[in-house]
Amino acid sequence: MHAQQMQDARERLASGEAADDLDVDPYVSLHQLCLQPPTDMITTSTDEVKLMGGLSQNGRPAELVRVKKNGKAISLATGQPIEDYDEESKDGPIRVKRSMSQQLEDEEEIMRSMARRKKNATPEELAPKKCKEPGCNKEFKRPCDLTKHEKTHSRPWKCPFTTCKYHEYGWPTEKEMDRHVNDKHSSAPAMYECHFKPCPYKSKRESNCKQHMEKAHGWTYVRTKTNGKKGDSVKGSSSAQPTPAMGNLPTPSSDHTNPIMTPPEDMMIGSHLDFPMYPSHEQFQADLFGVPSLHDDIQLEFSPEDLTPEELSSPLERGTPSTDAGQFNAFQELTPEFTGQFEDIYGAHVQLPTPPNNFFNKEFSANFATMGQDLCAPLNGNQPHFSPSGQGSAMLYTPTSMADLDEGFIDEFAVNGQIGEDFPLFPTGGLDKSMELDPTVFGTMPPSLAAGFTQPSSQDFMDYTTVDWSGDFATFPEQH
DNA sequence: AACTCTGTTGTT
DNA sequence: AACAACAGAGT
Repeated sequence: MHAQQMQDARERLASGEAADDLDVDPYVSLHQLCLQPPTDMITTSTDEVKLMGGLSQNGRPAELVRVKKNGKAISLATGQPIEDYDEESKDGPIRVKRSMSQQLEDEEEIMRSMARRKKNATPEELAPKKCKEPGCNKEFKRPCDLTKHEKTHSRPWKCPFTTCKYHEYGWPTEKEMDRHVNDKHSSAPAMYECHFKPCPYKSKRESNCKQHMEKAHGWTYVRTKTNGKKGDSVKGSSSAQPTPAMGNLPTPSSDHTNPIMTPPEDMMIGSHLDFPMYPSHEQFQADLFGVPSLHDDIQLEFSPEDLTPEELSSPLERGTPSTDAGQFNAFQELTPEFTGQFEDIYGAHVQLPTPPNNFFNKEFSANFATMGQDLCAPLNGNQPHFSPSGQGSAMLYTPTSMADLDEGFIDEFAVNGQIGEDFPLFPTGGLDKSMELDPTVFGTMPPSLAAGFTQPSSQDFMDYTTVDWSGDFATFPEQH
């Protein structure tokens, strides 16, 4: 190696540059640097050569230093004395760690710095976040509250029923849209009954039912959260009964066999819930494949609208290629239920929040509309887009878990002796093409999404091609 | 920052 | 009075 090359290598090493692009073997060069230094760097036999510093240690690139007997260190790269070479660095060839006191000091300084930053937050940072919507001057302390508020302007969640005013107007949140669909478009809306028999009051909204019981019956309920502005634990007369934790109850049933789901009386005194939480395996199969109904709690989402008015012209016409993502998402939305139920099959001990209902009941049309919306997931610049909550719930099927499936179950999905055909969640007949299965759905799954899946994929899981879906759509309700 | 629950207030 | 909308605040 030429002396100039050696010098270059030393300089580059000393400057912290990666050695792998050196035209010399970095190991050899370092070795040579130490063992065969140029004459101007020759150390005495009593000197030590050490690697010192590093970005994480002293903020500078690590460098080789020659430590003389007198305790002074000289940089091999620059030949200059190292001012901050101290006794501590002598403890080993590489200074791995700072003293605890040093670290504590640093951490304290960081905390002080953070505190200062907080304390010295710019007025802009501290200022309430103002809504930019023309004519709206609302302000919010938290950015996320502003974000939420802004949804009340954009109202991205559109009712799937084209004749519904909320098809155009939309809803700020998915929850509100779901509630609306339950209120206005469900053939068997979930209902909440007044607990004070024989009061006939019942409401589609839990909050209103609560409000009713409070106002009409002087009822007090124990909040599940303490975010009320007034003292929550004590409210109203002391004789008032505590409220069952309705929020923790299963979703009110829309099952036609039990359209009214009211917590049993014992819940009034806060007893634990003893709803059947698990469907039996047999029941699940029956529900899924035999008895027509859709699990009520399958929250198949509509999607926030980033669509053109044309795309919004019909809830079932939001197809376009965006259905790729949407379809996948629709499956995702199904998966918590399926996976949850199959957890039972697998023997996992995961409680389901709600007993399953039938799969294809009359309500299915409304639910299906949701699915359709979901199918036609919103577009962001024509890019496939997944609805907000869908993203976090990618299911994980594993070959192992698939293998564990009951044979009879598999048989249910075998079509023409085949398992593993595409999985058309939605009918193709009588529907616009948005409902059609796009073969690219899974094949071109974005890596970020595919990452959450293992094979066999969902389409291997079921095949609904034998199901006649069109009937439900033929009678798609148009209530409002 | 999203989700959730709740209280308040506007509307029907 | 009941319903609906949405903001505040905790998780």
